[in-house]
Amino acid sequence: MRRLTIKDVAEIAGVSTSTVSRVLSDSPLVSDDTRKKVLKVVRELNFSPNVVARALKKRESSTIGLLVPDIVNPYFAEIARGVEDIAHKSGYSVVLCNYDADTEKEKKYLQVLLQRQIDGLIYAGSGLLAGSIVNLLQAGIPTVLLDRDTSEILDVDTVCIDDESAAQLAVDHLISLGHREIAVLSGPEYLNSSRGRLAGYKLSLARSAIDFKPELVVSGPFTTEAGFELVTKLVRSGARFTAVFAMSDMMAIGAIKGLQRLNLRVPEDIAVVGFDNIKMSELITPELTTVAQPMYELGSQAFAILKERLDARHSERQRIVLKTRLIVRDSCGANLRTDKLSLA
Amino acid sequence: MRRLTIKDVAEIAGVSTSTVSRVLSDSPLVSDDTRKKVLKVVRELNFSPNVVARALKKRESSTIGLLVPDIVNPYFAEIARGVEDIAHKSGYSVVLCNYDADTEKEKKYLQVLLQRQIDGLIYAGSGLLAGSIVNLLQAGIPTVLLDRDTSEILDVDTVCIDDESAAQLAVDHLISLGHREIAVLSGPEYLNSSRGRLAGYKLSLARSAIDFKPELVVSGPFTTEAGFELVTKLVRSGARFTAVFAMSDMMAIGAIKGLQRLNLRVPEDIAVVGFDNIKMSELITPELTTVAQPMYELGSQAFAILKERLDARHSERQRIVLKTRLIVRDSCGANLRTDKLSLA
DNA sequence: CAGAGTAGTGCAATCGATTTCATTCCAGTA
DNA sequence: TACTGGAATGAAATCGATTGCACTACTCTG
Repeated sequence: MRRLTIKDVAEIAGVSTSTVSRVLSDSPLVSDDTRKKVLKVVRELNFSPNVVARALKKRESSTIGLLVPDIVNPYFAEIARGVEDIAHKSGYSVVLCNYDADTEKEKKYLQVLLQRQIDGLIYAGSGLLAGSIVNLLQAGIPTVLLDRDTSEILDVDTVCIDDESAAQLAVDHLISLGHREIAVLSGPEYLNSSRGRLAGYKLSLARSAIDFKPELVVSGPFTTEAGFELVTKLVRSGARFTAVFAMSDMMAIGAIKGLQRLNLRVPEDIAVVGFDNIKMSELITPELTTVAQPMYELGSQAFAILKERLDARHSERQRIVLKTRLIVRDSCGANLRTDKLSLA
Repeated sequence: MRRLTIKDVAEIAGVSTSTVSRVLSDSPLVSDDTRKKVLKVVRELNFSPNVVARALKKRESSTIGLLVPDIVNPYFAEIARGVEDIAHKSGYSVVLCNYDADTEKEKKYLQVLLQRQIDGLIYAGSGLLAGSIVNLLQAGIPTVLLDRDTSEILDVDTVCIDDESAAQLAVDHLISLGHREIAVLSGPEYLNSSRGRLAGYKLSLARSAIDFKPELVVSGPFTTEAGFELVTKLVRSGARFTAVFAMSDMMAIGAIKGLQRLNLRVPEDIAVVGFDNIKMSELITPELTTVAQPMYELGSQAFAILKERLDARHSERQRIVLKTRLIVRDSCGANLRTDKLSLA
């Protein structure tokens, strides 16, 4: 039950292992006759070469690491799918790592990935990274960040969205529906994306000459629980607002739950916009109006530019910004209005 | 920028590579003095050994393959998380494969995994497998199936739930609430789990002396779209029923959408039970009553028994059946009733 | 004190591929 | 005819670890 090696193939085909290796890697340095002869044996034996041995010799493992906070989070699941699909098509395997936004875990995973001689890394963002990632870059492992990288020191490829203008899509929509008191459920403050989205929010307000009220901005993790609690606290605090801009769909969904629990109707009493457009957003009631992020493309693009790096086709730093768009559904009442209008 | 090898460590520490290797693998065949000396150098150089070389020599890659239909499906995402967590703790890396229940893709992935010399495989189930999996088993790769395996020919470890009794949990609940016309939204008919759950349904009916009506059973994929369409068709067909047993939460959620679209209230007009207890189930309105599957444990147990295989601690086939339980929320009206009672 | 046993160490072969370099063979050219 | 150059092939070194075997230097025993 020993696994076959190119040596076995070589013997049967009556050639050397060098030749078999050349055939298997499509080298032009083989005559057609020999090539056919070898391929015949390969097929008959159903032989497939040992990738580990190849990796050792070539110092390329055709493996990449994918670090995500948590694959259970549908946002990262879609990204992962995008990465894996394209990676597989290009002959790469992806090692999945859930680091839970935990610096210790992150360090441990990075170490393991290094030992495994991964060719590259895709890092989906807790935004905490700086520390450990730097080691990787020093070790010369091509890395792509799925997040805007603000530090100009860190010379790394990135794929991201334009958080600022994406947020404006959401806020402008609310404003166009007549809202002027718009609460914000922000993600963690240390995240670039939270900051960018908040900046977009302020910009939209300013353009419509609405005062920015800091007391309407609260922040927490991108979870339903946080959405629920933040909105509840906000209402109980007596803050006045007619709409909520949540920086993730999970938060928005939690917020809607919270509002309903307080006997406030969405969208009649309070409008809610989300962010991400995860599948769940169109399954809840009311269906969520949200800013769609192209998660799958975020992942597939990340792999694509990583691949370019690996093939040494690009040496300058690349930064790709993908488009977002507003998906109007029911949670802001936009459709209600048009209904009314069409009745009038 | 060359990566360090044990040879470098050996030279600096003034010992042979054998000794360094022994120290790194905790062999007792090294004196305390030497061990300390070597470890000091290892630490100073921040050296970590090349896992690829080790894999080649030891013929163990400390890597496992994880085949799931689609990581975006929250059911499989949780399983994957369970697998990865425990695998990582045991020093294994997991290669993620999304095969989309597509036999061709499956074959391709299996081939790649074999080439990569994976130590084991966890196969989460489309139920179609038989074909390609057999090759793996023949190749001697330890495999764990996340599904009941009915074929007694296939001698493979499995982790699963008891679909039959799990379904009874759901159906009995509906019956106890007075329902006697219970429609079934079944998963694909070729799946063991669909069959098992249907058997449970029939058993529950029989025990309450309710006639089984085949026209109340419809089937399709485990998706919201299918749930939506199947229930819509069922209602339009004029079938009479007061409750729906959906074999997955996604279907149940789709069904609720469909019923609401038809102006039927859930649970007042029609009760709905789901299956799985994915996170989303408590986020929709009404909150879904469902049979909880321990997805994370399914995954972690799968790795656990795979590990036992790898350590050669178990040679007999293992089959683990995990417990399910009913989670009563709002979609069946059970809470409505108690509310009324407490008012009376 | 001789001989046996054992702990600690190193040499060298090995895992299964890739690749450099040398070699052979033959066509083309002067 | 002799020589050059290119195409096709193989021998052998190599990637970075592990490990069987040989060897040394002790300790222990009778």
